Amino acid sequence: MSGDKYFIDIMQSRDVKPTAVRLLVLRAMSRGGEMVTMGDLVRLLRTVDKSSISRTLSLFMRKGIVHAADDGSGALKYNLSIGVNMPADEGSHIHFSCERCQRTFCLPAIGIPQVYLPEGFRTSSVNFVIKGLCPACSEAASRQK
Amino acid sequence: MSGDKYFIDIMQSRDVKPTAVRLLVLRAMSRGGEMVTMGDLVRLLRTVDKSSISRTLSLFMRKGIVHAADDGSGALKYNLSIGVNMPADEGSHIHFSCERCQRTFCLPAIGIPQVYLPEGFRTSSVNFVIKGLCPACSEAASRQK
DNA sequence: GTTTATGCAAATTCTTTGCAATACT
DNA sequence: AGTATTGCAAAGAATTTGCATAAAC
Repeated sequence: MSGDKYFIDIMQSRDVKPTAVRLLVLRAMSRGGEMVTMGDLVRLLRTVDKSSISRTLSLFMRKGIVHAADDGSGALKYNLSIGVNMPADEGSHIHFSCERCQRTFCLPAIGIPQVYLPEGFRTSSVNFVIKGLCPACSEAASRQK
Repeated sequence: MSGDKYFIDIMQSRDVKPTAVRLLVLRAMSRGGEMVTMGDLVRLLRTVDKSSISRTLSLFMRKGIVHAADDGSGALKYNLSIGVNMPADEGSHIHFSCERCQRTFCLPAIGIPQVYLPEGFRTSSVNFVIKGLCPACSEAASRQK
């Protein structure tokens, strides 16, 4: 469910040529619900130039292979839109950003509640990020007090 | 309800000294629901240096006088947290970002729906931005077709 | 007269782009 | 060969910081 073959299939099914760099990026992004910045990927993939990573992420975004969430940290955070951690429908979901450990997670189990906008507004996408303490940090913080 | 005296009162009630620059920033931000970037403020206030604007916004954020929303444009967008356009409770609200005219609005009438996070998560704040077409652009787009 | 705020210039951070070199088909 | 991909270096955009001057109390 997360081998190279799986990633290659994903790319091919979306008209993306499965190059070595692209496979490395997909592998590096397979960290469950935890999102990564472009900077993280540059650090994780020391053999790959940041411009290639930038272009790869941009391509993956266009093709719906990854999505991004802005958690206010200054760097966009990315995650796979498909695979183990994402429901098949790829529906939009909430992101949670921990203010203590700075990690941001996809919470795919929680859909984005329907919102009724005033007359005339048309929705195309939604960015919903909740900030606070993740379970581990919440635990650690209460122990510390 | 939006004169200088009003702004001075707001600052004083939050332990912020009402300087000339700060008053200029508050005045420039009084544009209803429409949010502004730091760059907008630099353009609007040609006599004030961007570093002063940056420090003023940072202070206003700490004191709860303004809030920011990240609409993915690359620049944070700010608006007053109090006053004509904000309900008295300053509750968090939804932001709407128009992909055509690039404007971002506060929609204070629409509260953020309650979300039930998995066990262990603790919420401290929420960033909810909906992207799409605002009424004017939605109108214009359908006319154009 | 000491503290606080401001302006200027430079630095920082994150991301993108031009272009030449390389790899693929 | 011709197209697409990658790396390198440089540019770009948004914001912040150090430090000296100027204003406020």
